[in-house]
Amino acid sequence: MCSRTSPRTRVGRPRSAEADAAILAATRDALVDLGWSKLTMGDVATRAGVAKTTLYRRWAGKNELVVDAVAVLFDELELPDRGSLSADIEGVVLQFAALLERPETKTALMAVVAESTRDAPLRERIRASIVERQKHLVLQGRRRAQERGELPDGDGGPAGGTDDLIFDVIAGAVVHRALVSAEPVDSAWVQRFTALLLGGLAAAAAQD
Amino acid sequence: MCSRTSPRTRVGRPRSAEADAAILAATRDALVDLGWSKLTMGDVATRAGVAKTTLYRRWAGKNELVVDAVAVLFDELELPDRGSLSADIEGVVLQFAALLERPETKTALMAVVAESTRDAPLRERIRASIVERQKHLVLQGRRRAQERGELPDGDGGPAGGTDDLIFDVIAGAVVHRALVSAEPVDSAWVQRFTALLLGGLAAAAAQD
Amino acid sequence: MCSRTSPRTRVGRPRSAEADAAILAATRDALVDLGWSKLTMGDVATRAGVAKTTLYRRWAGKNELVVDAVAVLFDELELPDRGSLSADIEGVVLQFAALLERPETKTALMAVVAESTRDAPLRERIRASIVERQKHLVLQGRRRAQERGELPDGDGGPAGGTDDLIFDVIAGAVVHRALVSAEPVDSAWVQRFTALLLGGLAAAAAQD
Amino acid sequence: MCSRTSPRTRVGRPRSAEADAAILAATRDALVDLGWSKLTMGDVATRAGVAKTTLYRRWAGKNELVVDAVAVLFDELELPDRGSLSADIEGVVLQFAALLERPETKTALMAVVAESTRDAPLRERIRASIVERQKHLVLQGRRRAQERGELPDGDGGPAGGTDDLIFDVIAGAVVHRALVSAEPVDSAWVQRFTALLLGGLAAAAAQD
DNA sequence: CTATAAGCGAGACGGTACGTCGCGTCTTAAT
DNA sequence: ATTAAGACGCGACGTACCGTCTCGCTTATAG
Repeated sequence: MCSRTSPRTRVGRPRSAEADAAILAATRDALVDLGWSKLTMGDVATRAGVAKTTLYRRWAGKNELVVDAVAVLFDELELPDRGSLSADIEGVVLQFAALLERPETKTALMAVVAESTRDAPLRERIRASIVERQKHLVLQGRRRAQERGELPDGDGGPAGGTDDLIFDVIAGAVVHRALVSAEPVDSAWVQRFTALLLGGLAAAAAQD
Repeated sequence: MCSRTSPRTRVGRPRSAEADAAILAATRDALVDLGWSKLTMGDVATRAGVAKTTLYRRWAGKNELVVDAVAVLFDELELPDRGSLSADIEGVVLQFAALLERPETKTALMAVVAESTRDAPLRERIRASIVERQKHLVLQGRRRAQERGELPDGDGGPAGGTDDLIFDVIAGAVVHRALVSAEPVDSAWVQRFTALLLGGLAAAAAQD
Repeated sequence: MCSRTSPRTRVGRPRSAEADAAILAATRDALVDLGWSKLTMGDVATRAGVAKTTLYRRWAGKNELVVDAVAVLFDELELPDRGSLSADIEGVVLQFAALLERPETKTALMAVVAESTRDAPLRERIRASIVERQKHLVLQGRRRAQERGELPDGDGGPAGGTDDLIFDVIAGAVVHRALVSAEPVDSAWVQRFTALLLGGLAAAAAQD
Repeated sequence: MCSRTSPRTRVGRPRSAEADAAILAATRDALVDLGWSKLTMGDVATRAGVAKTTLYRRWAGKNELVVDAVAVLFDELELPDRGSLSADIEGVVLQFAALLERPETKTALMAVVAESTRDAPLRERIRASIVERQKHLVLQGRRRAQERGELPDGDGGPAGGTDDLIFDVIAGAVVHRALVSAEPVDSAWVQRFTALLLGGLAAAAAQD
């Protein structure tokens, strides 16, 4: 009697790992060249040197494919340690803004979020592979500031609500500035935004 | 020789005004039933009891049609006078959140913004018919607060930049909360958000 | 009150008659070049300078299209008047054989009949547009022979059964010789076949 | 150094003989259930409990497979000895008709013949495994009739042509009746057909 | 009162992309 | 070497929308 760790011995030809990478890269290329709405599955397949069926064997459709293709870009984001909370925030916001300015992100991000309003599994996929990654930065920043003594202990509210609030404010403001107002997220704007945010946080802390 | 003061007296059968209204209403219905991505021009035409050619005579495509159909909903937004800046902000944010929760808005708004990242005329159309309408509320709120003495005179910064900042923060945070985080924008959240914002504004004013 | 002959006033753009002709001609071309099994709807559409949808708007599929494309070739068949029943039969059989030797007919005819064994509407379509056309020649030939006194009056059997029998024998033998045995239907074979057939008919007439 | 009389002693795992039988049976089942055009190699493999590669190792494609699957059915045909040529013919024609009425034969026979018009190897395969088997019955019947004195000696014509003619007439007429005219090949029809044929043969013999 | 012009519903048209299916080949591990 | 399993590149399928184009008809203004 043998013990099997995997549910069943894998049988048949395994899926090509190269194909996965080629497809995701081709998807990002196509986003740059064509934008979300003109991107087609057939074109991505051609660019990746792969058959259309291979795409559909791995992803349910354009939405899922694009989420995965864009998600890896968010791995680049990390919280720099610049010595103060305000400098840390400014650093990460500029990174986030740079990401949003990239043509593949700019055209894809709002589109998949728009689709996700009517597609719960897609919404969950976005949350898991993109939103959580960003939210983690907020937690990390708050903890580091608490270690420095810049912020009082605790998460600042019931049910971790302040972290969520901060996250929506930061991500929302930057996205709105970049994509809706279509104005540059430069360091001048980021400094004024950070000052506003930290001022608000300090006032809220004082009030308690 | 004829004198024509108007660009030209239109000759031929005039366009039906009823058709316009019916088409926009049908578009909103279709958005509710189908969502942005499944909405088709042919279906809108059928719902409106109109030929497809009639749609294309008036709008260049789906994007433009949907922007117009959704824009009128933003007429409902107005700044209530509740006696204090914080109460005014809470009121208008709740209105805005209610609008975002409507299925036609929820599915359409981010989608057309996403499209607009690669379509300058569309971006301008959205700015003129939706964004400006919202931004006006910020100006109005700031002036009213200044009349009350809650805020110092001036627009609070160089090149009117603070109004823009405030606008991106408010609109961005609410949209992000509602559509990305997919959490309810209820009055508890709005109060905490408003407190944060006003705290930040006060700190910024004190700093100058 | 007006009387309308057509069920309803035709409304909308009428179907292009040129397209019909171009499609049927393209289908015959494709049969010659590719044969039945390699013929594709897309290729026919391209050859005809027409969209694939235009094909599907008029025909349910490849089978129906090919039947119509081939059927017109059977219009060429006619019973020559060569003065005697045997000469008439030899003439029409040679015509039929020549038709079966044409590449478009050779590859298509058995294929659609094979399909028709599991598709009653297709079988009816073939019967109406091809089989009846051929059967008519048998009737015509029998009547002409009766006028000449070469055959006794009557159709030679109950329920017109002899006409049917003769038809199956002639058409079946020629098709089998040409397509299954794949031997030439030349005038030597036709003379021997006709002699056999007329001998059999005479014997049958004598027996009654 | 080894001596090898056979082409080569096969090395490695030998092919499964059971698989061959299972595949041919599965092919006939699939023909009954789906018909020629909807039969697929993958489905046959599944029905046979066999991998697709096993099919392709033995047959070049669908055509060859189906010919082999149907060919064995023709082994059932044999010339009964009913004491007279006419009775023998009637017997064998009824057998042949019964075979053509079977769903697997009905849907497959004309289809592979149609394919064979553009595929010489396939045509040869059909000739060898199906057509010759039938033609043999004609020879056998003619010889038996000659032994009985019902027919004069010789094959009745130059280059054995009469056997071929008789074969095309019998097989062609029955196939046409069954598949094109789609009328039953019952004993009444067979008697009239046989009378016609034998009358023709007698006339031809008298003429010489 | 007629001519001209534009709007309109209907629906056919040339296209493009879709997502699926079957083909025949290949790569695994197991026999 | 053969087998079952199943991924792969390929090509055709039949459908859905796109945005444009005829049609016959209606509804205006201009002469």
